Amino acid sequence: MRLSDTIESFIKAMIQEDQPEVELKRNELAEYFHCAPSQINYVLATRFTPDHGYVTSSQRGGGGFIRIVRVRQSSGDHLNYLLRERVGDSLDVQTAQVLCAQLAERKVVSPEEAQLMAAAMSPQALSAPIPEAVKDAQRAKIFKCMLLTVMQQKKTPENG
Amino acid sequence: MRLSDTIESFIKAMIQEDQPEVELKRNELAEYFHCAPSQINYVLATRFTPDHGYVTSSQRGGGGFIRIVRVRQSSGDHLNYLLRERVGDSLDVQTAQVLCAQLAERKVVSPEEAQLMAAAMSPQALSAPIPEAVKDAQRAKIFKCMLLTVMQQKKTPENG
DNA sequence: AATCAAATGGTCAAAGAAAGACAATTTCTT
DNA sequence: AAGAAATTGTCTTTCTTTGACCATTTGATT
Repeated sequence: MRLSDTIESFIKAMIQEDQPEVELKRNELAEYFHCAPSQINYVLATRFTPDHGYVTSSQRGGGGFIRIVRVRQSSGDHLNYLLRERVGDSLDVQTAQVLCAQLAERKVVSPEEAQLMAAAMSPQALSAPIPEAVKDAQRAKIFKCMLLTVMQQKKTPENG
Repeated sequence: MRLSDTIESFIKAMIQEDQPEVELKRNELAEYFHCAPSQINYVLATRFTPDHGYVTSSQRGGGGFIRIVRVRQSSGDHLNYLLRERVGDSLDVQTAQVLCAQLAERKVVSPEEAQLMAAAMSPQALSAPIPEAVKDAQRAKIFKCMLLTVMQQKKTPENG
């Protein structure tokens, strides 16, 4: 397992135990894991973004810190956020995967559904002749259609 | 510790135990370490080169393998090789460091001497105004002078 | 207050590591 | 002899890690 993964797990473990919020010292953490302080920033930037369900903030200077908060939202709110704000007219593969995983993580959809969604936007699904920019636009459309469907399913469970 | 380091240790352990020679299956090793097969090539390319005291060979196709042999040489032969063949008119920092480490590893010089030599060719020793190409040329000259000195010391131990 | 040093975290670019796609060989079947 | 299967090799791209340098905040000294 890579160091970044280890640090990620470590931070997530901290969050699970207590509140959905932790504060940490960048230098301390870096020293603990015998790595460069900027490594911590890297982990935050790649695994604790809003897309991953976290918001971070920090303070420099003496007594400085980094705060990580896990964001909670109702399924509906989350879907709305994605549809109205997050997904625009373009969506790259990586982000699409993260967003799908997040939908499952937040139990907005089942793991199977999340995988289906990811598959629909995979490189294979949008292959060959179209240029990259067009693919991203296409992906955004597909995702929004699926999000809309999920929203409707929530309103209309099979039992009527 | 990084995967590459782990694989390096693993291979070296194999060599230590038995003969100064091992044969391995690239795919098996890769599977064992849960990595891409090309990762094995990377480890070989960065840690099992002649500069590191190893020679590798391989065979493709069914029953293919990768063979790694640790090279043994007398101090004199090694010095001669470096002086006459290995070091040409140019030597970059990284290679210089590897070569010095190897001299200590093979007990041609003491660890302290190896460090001295490395220091003489360090980025700090050859700093600022000269362009990179010139530095490398300079480094080659310095190294060869030191190698020559080591050779003479071997011939003329302090006891006369 | 004003200044300056110390303590933090942030950014960016370069080096190192890992994965993946595709090519080259070699052996084995038929 | 031909083609499939089994291996390793190369090259490109992406992900990690480090390091040098910057920005901000606190606190001590004047």
